Amino acid sequence: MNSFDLSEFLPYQLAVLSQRVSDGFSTLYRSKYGLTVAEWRVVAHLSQSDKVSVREIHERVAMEKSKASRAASRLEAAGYVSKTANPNDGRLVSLALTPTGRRMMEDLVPMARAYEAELLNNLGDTAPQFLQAVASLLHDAMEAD
Amino acid sequence: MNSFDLSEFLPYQLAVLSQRVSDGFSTLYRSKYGLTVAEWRVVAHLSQSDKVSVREIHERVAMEKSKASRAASRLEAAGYVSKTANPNDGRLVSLALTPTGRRMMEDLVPMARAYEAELLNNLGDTAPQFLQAVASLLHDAMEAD
DNA sequence: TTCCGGTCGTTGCTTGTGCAATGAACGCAG
DNA sequence: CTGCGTTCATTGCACAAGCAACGACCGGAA
Repeated sequence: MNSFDLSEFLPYQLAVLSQRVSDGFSTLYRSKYGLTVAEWRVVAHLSQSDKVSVREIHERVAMEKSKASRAASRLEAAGYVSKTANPNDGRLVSLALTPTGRRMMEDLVPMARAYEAELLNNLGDTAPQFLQAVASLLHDAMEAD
Repeated sequence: MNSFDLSEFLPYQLAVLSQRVSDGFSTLYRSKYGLTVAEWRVVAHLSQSDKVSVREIHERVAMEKSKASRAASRLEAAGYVSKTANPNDGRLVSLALTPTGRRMMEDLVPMARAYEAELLNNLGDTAPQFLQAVASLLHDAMEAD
C-alpha cells in the first residue's frame, strides 16, 4: 500500500467540505427554529410544492422513508407542517406547510440564498465550472440509485 | 421568498454528492470488514502514521473527540488496532494498527485508490479544476475551525 | 511538596438514523 | 365480491453521534 494520505482522498475531502458547508447554514436554522438537516430538507421541499406525500419526499430529497416520516412527524409536532390523509388514496399522506411554517420559510429562504451566494463568491470565477462538475457528478457519477 | 428549489441549492447538492460518493466506497469496507466510516478514517490515518493519540485523530481527521474515541475502541475490540498508554504522558493513548489491521489496510488501500481513480475518470478533463476548487474551498471556505 | 489550571480520553444521556417488519389501503384478477 | 400482491407510511430495535460532565494526569507556581 505504502502510505495512504487520507487528507488527499477525494471522498474524504468531499465529506469534510460538505459537512463544513452544511454546518455553516444548518447552525443558523438550528439555533433559530430548532430544525435538523432532515427537517430543513422537508420544509424546503414543501415550500416549493405543497400537498406532497412522504414517498415523494423520500425519493426527491434523497432521504430514507423512515427519515422523512420522522422528520415530518417532528415538524408536525412543532407546528410547521400539517399532515392530512389524501382523500383519493388512503395510503398517502398530504404534507403541507402551516402558516407558521410558511412564515419560517419566508425568513429562511433569503438567508439560504445569501449563504449560497457567499459560498459562490468564495469560489470566484471558477464557480461555473465547479457547479458544472458537481451537477455532472450528481447525474452519472457512480450510479447509486 | 418565491419558490425555493432545494435541488439547486449548493449545500444540498454537495451533501448528496458526498454521501453518494462516500457510500460507494464505504459499502465495500463495510461488507468486507464491518467498518463504519469513522472507523475507516481512523485506520486510514493510522496506516500513514503509527503511534497516534486520540486527540491527534480528532483534529486531523475532522471528528469529534468522542467519535474518535469510540471508533478506536470498536477497532480495538475487532482486533485491528492496539491501544497502549504513552509512557511519556499518562494522559495520551498510543493507537497503532495490529498486524491484522495492517493486512486489512493492504487490502483496502488499493481499492480506495482504484475507487478514487474511477471517480476522477468520471470527471474527465475537468478533474484538475474540480480538485483545485475543492481544495481551495476546504482551506478558506466559510472558516469553520 | 502541594495546589491548581489545563489537557486528554472516556462515558451518560438524549437524539437521530438504518433496516426490517408491520399494518392499512390500493388495484386487479378471478 | 373476494382474495392477493403491491405500495405507503409508521414503528421497534440496535447502533452511531453530539454534548456535557467526569476523572486521570500533566506541568508549573507558591
